[in-house]
Amino acid sequence: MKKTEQITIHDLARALEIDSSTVSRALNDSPRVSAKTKKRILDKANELGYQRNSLASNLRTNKTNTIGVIVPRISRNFFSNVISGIEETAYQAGYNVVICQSLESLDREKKIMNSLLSNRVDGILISTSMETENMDHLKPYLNNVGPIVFYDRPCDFENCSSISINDYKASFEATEHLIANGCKHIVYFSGPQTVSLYRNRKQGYIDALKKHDIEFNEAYCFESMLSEDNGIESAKKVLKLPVVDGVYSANDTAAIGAMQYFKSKGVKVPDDIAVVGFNNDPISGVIEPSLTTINQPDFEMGKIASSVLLQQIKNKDINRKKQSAVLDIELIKRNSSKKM
Amino acid sequence: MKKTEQITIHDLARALEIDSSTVSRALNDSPRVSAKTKKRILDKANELGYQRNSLASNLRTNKTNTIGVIVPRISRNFFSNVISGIEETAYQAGYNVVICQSLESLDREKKIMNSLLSNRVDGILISTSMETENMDHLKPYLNNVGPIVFYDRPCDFENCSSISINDYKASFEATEHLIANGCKHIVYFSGPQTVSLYRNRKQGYIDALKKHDIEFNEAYCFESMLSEDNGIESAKKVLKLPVVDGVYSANDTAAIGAMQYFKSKGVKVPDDIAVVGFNNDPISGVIEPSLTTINQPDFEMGKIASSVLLQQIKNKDINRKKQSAVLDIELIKRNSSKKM
DNA sequence: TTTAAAAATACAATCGATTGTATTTTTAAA
DNA sequence: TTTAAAAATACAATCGATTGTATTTTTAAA
Repeated sequence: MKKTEQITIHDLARALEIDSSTVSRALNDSPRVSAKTKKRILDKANELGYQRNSLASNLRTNKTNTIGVIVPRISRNFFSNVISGIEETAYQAGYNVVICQSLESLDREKKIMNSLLSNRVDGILISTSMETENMDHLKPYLNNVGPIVFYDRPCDFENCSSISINDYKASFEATEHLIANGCKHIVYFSGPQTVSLYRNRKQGYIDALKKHDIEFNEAYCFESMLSEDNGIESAKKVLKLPVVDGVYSANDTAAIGAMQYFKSKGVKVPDDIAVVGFNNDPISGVIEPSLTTINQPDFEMGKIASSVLLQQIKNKDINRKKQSAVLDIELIKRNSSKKM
Repeated sequence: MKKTEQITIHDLARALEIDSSTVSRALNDSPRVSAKTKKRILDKANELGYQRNSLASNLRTNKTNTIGVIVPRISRNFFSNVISGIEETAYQAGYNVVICQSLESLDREKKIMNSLLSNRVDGILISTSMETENMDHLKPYLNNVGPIVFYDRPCDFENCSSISINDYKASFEATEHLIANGCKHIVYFSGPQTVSLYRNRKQGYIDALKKHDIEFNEAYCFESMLSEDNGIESAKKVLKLPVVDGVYSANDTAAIGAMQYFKSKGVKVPDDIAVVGFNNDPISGVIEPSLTTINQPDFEMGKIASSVLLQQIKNKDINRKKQSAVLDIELIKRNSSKKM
């Protein structure tokens, strides 16, 4: 195996004694080249093993046909489904997708933004990290290159669109469901309040309590990154509180950590403590008792976010309009919240 | 927000009345530029909001500082851990990582190869799709651009390295474990035999049976893509067989589908049928009974694959030597295989 | 102060495509 | 057959960097 010299359009042009501009047009199937010449060029390209160099093309056209996706963590089921939706729409439109994970780190998010900027991707879809408080690091890209659309974790920034669910309402429903099942002392596992999504979920919880005349108690809210270990930690704290008959967690991962801990301590779910999660991870249907949770239209969210972004890329209006969308969720009632 | 004109090194050069080559060298911190000039240039770059264009740079240097990773499915825990390992090593070495999922489709794998080739990534890490039977679609990249390293699903192709586990041995151990727990009629859930990894796993199963004087029966092997639904399908077939006291599945996903089905039919795991999976997915520790499985050093596999690839990228030897590695696995004994 | 060596900077070509304009060739109407 | 219009092709500049070589400036030894 030896590394051959790269064949360029100029090599093809020379071999056929025609101009490289004609070769370029032929390879792009331009109507300005005759069918006969196109065939000669294509044949020669195959013969010599020509491989187009997108770097050169992208540089010249100032277009990469690529969108960047920044995701906190690809291993989360919710996010991998969103990505599938994004890819489906993007590939159909002839775009490549570059997936980057921030691992919930602002520092990595900044580095990723930098790399996507210097590589001039045509647009970016982002669900910001839990550490991200302001969006200054998005400005250089937004001002110099292309549109950004937020998904999952919405954000009111410049005139960027957000595709998300109504976290407030979902949270309200989840909490009300626990109350309807007889819970009066509900602990809430919250995500970082830097993220608006988690602020909204918390407010939904608070307002649902309020509606049913249950006093809100900050001591019943545990804020964490919602990992499984965080869930275990929070569960320990729960068992130290005087009376708790319900736990509502802002994601399934932490809910499942807690359930495992409760199980190990002989605390019965749902009879002693009912549990509701968020995200409908596959694991939520397998754990015993099965976990009541909120299902989000993840795949659809990806598709919509992607198509809004592509629209904004095509339509190079300097003043992009917001095209935000709020998708519907569904409360999946399972056994972890069914008292008696 | 208005899209400003892109600032280039030529704009900086003009503004400072120096040559663009000096600007370029300054931005790359070349020793050929005086400290004073460097500072002037950097200040001006900040002032004008200069953003380097990697397309131009990569085109000129014929180097992208990017590696491509082709993964069958990012949502599988095993693969997302491998990716984390890859990213860790690559980022430390100053490389970007482009993640692409084939979704086990050869067609998509080909398209991805094409895109990575035309974008001239410096090297590729690949776990081939279940549909991939021959590697012809890897040749253009290998011949014209850079090295390819296989991970997870090894392959003897040209002089590409493979980083994998000893699937034969792992499978042998898993099967022997079931036998040690009293199983005599073990069904095997296999992946597609197009993939050498699944061929090796099957052989490990067969040889373990042989060693313990259990007759191998092809009718006890169900081949599928090993999705959860495939697991359920296979479980249905298992219950139609005369005597089965053990199931060994080539991945956890299918094993869990089967366990859920057994549960719904009142078949007790492990007492009626013991189950062993493969991959140590998080869900395997949560399901009841907890699932005995094979743990692979996924994160480490990613790190090693990545570092082997980076070495081969640096060392542009035309004749790359194989630097394959076989990593150790661990049988995680849990409750799904503990008879009595 | 002169001058050779070293340091700093400028010149010019280049990476591999694309594209507006100019020129040549072909077509078809007169 | 002539000729204007249409089709096909060629010319030349360009995208934004990098880099080998040439030139200028600075440094320091004589």
